[in-house]
Amino acid sequence: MRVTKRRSDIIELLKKEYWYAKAELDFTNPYELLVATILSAQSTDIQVNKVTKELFIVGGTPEKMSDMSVEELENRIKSIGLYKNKAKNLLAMSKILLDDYNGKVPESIEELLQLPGVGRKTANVVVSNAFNIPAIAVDTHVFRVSNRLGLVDANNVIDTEKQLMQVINRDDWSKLHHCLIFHGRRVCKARNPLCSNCSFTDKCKYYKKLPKKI
DNA sequence: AACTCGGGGCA
DNA sequence: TGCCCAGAGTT
Repeated sequence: MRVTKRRSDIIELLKKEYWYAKAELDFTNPYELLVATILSAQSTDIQVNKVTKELFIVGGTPEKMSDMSVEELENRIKSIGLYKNKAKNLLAMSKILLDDYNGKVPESIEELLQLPGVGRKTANVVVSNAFNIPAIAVDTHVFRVSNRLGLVDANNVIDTEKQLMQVINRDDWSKLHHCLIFHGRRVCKARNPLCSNCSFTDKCKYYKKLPKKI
């Protein structure tokens, strides 16, 4: 796909506006990154960071994780919510890593997707950050913002992924991912977006479609 | 496609 | 108090 000037303008402005953008979860060890990403689902990042770092004191490897009872793990991650599903999945996943992958994290999206609790977003986060495999993690913010702005025109996550990979230079994938998330959280919110505070309205497809306020 | 999991942060 | 949240699994 040819990158239009309008799109490249938006990309440059995103990078400028959110020059400080980076992941809140800064785990580089593949297993820790995998666990942290699973824990972060639908939860507040600051709390997840705290809980995850404490968890890794006792569970930073699949072996150590498997030493914990489901009750202990639940209690350790309780404060981030959705804890029963996450605890169950983390223990099941760690067992699979030990049984089938020699305690290592598999390095392909397809294998990661087979693990319990690992979906498209988590798999892409892990391979792109830990294994340098080209992938863009499309979460709710990335999906919503990139479609609203008109960086892509997609009605599902996979198409959004593919189109973003065409539109954005690979060197910028990680950076832009975080820019889109920051913009989505602070300005381009799912409900009641703060368009009056937004720097992109003159280029935004979504804004152009909004009914004019009197 | 809709529903469920969920405690904590914040207005 | 009510609303919201860097997803994934189940029905």
